[in-house]
Amino acid sequence: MAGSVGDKYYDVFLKYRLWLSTTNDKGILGDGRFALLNEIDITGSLKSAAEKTNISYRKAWGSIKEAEEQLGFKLVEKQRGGKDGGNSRLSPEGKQLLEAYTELKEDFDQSVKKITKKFFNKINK
Amino acid sequence: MAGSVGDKYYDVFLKYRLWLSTTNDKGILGDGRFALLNEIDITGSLKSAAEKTNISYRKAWGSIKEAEEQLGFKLVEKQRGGKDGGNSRLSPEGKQLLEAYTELKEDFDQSVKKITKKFFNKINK
DNA sequence: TTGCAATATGTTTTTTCAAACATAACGGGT
DNA sequence: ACCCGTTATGTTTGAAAAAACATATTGCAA
Repeated sequence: MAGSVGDKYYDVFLKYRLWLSTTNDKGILGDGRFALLNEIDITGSLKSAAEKTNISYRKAWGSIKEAEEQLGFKLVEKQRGGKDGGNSRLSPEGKQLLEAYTELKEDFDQSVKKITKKFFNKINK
Repeated sequence: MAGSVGDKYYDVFLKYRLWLSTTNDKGILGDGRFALLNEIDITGSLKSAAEKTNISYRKAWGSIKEAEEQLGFKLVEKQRGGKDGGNSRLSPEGKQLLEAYTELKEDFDQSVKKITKKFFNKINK
């Protein structure tokens, strides 16, 4: 989206980030973990989810672990060994959190869209 | 703010950041530069503004410069030398951008407040 | 009982980004 | 001509985050 200030013209976008955080400012769920949980839900595998979201398995695993430690409950139920080597799926709480966050994001996007419109109308004289 | 997912209880906050960015993803104006510009407007000095916002002069100066390079116009008109050593004040465009962003922030905060309320109502069943 | 694929973790290296440090230039006032 | 406070900028150091690397463990199935 483009805008102008006075007679000066430029290309700018309104961007935002949103995330859930603990009292002590440790991130719980933002875009990164959201994508990860989402893919786990779809693929049933932490490894696949990591690949899909373009992060290393090591990072994905650590990321989930961190969040769980902060929350005090499991987001993902994982099993290792077995015919497929193992698998991962969202815990009920993980699933609910994912869903709640999904809606939250939608609400946010909608609001931002409105505000953006208003903002650029204003800025463009 | 507290919430629960299923029967699991935890303390979480909804956090967010908002900023203006160019097409190539270079930040133009977020909370940091906003505070800086604001203080420049008040104090008439980049040095004072840096102190007030708790960043080094070096950083403040570089931050303004970066934004200006991206935008292609000056946000701050600066003079050096003279009886007071020099001074800085917002350009007309800088002033207008500051004002527009102020309103933007207000709108955004308002929306977030509503969304937050809804979110935590939902999460707490 | 061996192989396989995925989960589980510790360790090391690289990258990135911020903070600190150092120094120059400017121009009015004394 | 020099002093002072502020703007202007290059350089170096340090710390934190991310990526890369290395290995172990598990349990089904052949």
